[in-house]
Amino acid sequence: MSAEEAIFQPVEPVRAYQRVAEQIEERILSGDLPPGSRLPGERELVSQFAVGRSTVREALRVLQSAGLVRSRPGDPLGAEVLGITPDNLSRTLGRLARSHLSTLGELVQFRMVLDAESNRLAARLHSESDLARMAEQIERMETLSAGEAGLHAFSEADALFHQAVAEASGNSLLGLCARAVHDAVVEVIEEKIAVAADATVWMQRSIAHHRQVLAAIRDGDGALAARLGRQALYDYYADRVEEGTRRLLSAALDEE
Amino acid sequence: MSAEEAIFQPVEPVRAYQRVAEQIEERILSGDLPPGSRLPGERELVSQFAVGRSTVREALRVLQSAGLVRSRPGDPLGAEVLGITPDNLSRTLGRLARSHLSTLGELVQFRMVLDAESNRLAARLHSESDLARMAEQIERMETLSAGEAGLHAFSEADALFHQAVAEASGNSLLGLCARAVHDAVVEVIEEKIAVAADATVWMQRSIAHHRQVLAAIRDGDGALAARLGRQALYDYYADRVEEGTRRLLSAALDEE
DNA sequence: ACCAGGAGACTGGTCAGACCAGTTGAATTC
DNA sequence: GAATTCAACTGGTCTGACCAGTCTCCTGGT
Repeated sequence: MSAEEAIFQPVEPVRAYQRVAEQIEERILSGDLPPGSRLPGERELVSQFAVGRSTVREALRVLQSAGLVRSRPGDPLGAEVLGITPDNLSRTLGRLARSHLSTLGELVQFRMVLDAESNRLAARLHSESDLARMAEQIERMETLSAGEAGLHAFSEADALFHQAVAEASGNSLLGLCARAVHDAVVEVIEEKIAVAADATVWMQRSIAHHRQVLAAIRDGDGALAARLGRQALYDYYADRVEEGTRRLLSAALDEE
Repeated sequence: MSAEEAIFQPVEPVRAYQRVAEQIEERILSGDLPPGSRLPGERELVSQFAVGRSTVREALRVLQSAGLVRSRPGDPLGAEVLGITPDNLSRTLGRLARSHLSTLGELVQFRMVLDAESNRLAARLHSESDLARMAEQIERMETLSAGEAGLHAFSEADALFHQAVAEASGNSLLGLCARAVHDAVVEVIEEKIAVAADATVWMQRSIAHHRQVLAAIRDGDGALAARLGRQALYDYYADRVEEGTRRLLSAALDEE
């Protein structure tokens, strides 16, 4: 044996609230407590776990900050079990982004990779209903750009389009991450996307872009779909990222 | 206006512990409280925030479960501020993976995408020191495979190699996510990687694979590096994922 | 018979005070 | 001077209390 193997693991103290949280989390993740179901009230949990209320509350706080449950004062049904949502992932990524640990350039580069691969896979694996959903979102964008609805609604349709693409790719994780990174980017730059003057032009260009992507996906041309996705992000963000990180975007731009 | 815009936002109650947690988080993320620094003791926070101790503790619990601080009983210096670590991202992704919301196939497919793009970017952007670090890890793998060290140490070197690649790509996020997904995969399948008999063969093959990747990156051949990364994951996992999701891997396999 | 309104029994959010076990560092002892 | 002891902390937990909501159900008026 090259190195003396330690037989015993260092034992670290396990807090009471941790064990409570773990038990509940286990039940949730195992499907025992499906989304929408209710936890017992805090006082009931107190007696079931045989701990103090503060302990139970700290455990619930942990679960709540993990997005697993939600509680509402006065609710006689107890805390509500939530499905796993990407919100928490967004927040985590957002923190990562804020803490200079990753730059805006990195975020955008990451999005370029995710969107491009999402598109590529969607081109290969899409079903008819996927295509229909994408087309539907594009139509919604048109309606919204014609009316005077806010940019916010337009962005929402945009996001839904990308979600449809991600679902078509068969990989919800891709979509979730892309969405989370998108949110993180929005949080980093305040993204007053464009002043009202440019808004119309921008929306038109965006719609045209999405049409191209949809066409490429429909044709099964993954390479084109991927390139389109990358290029759009590059065009939009290239002159907004930090000076030093533009090379990241360029590198992510061309396929080879 | 096509739809009546609501002028007022719905106001949701903000809990006291939330505001406490937000204030502290803000100070940490803004760099005001750098990693390694200490928070005041709980009783001190109680008087600064003018709330009860349970409120302060619930706030600290939230921050702790977000990986921002760590506290130790009896520590007269107060809770320690941690840097942003990818651990939390791993846990979040792990939960996502466990909650049938994403399958093993999706996880592996995601890894294929991340690793491949990581390799491709590294081929384009690497520096000499990056290459040196990768080579170093490969050497370590050789040493470990020769000796009788556990597979665990070998895997660690493997992970460090991938981390070096990710750093070379200039995008720490890619590496972080790849690592998180890797951990999630490990958690899902118990990954008794291979029985001792196969271990040696497997390690040799793994080393050969990493050599190829390193060579491709050194040559700046991004396409090859990407293909190698994808192929290795496919070979390893193709017959371990659920029956229905193998097509995901195949789809992610070929570039076009 | 029906519905509005109110009383009461809950809920979660917060606070105050207490105790315990563990850590620390200075005072004490050898 | 080095080892030991001790007192003053710390965070972790428990208890019991109060508040402001929310729900249920019962009541009283129409």
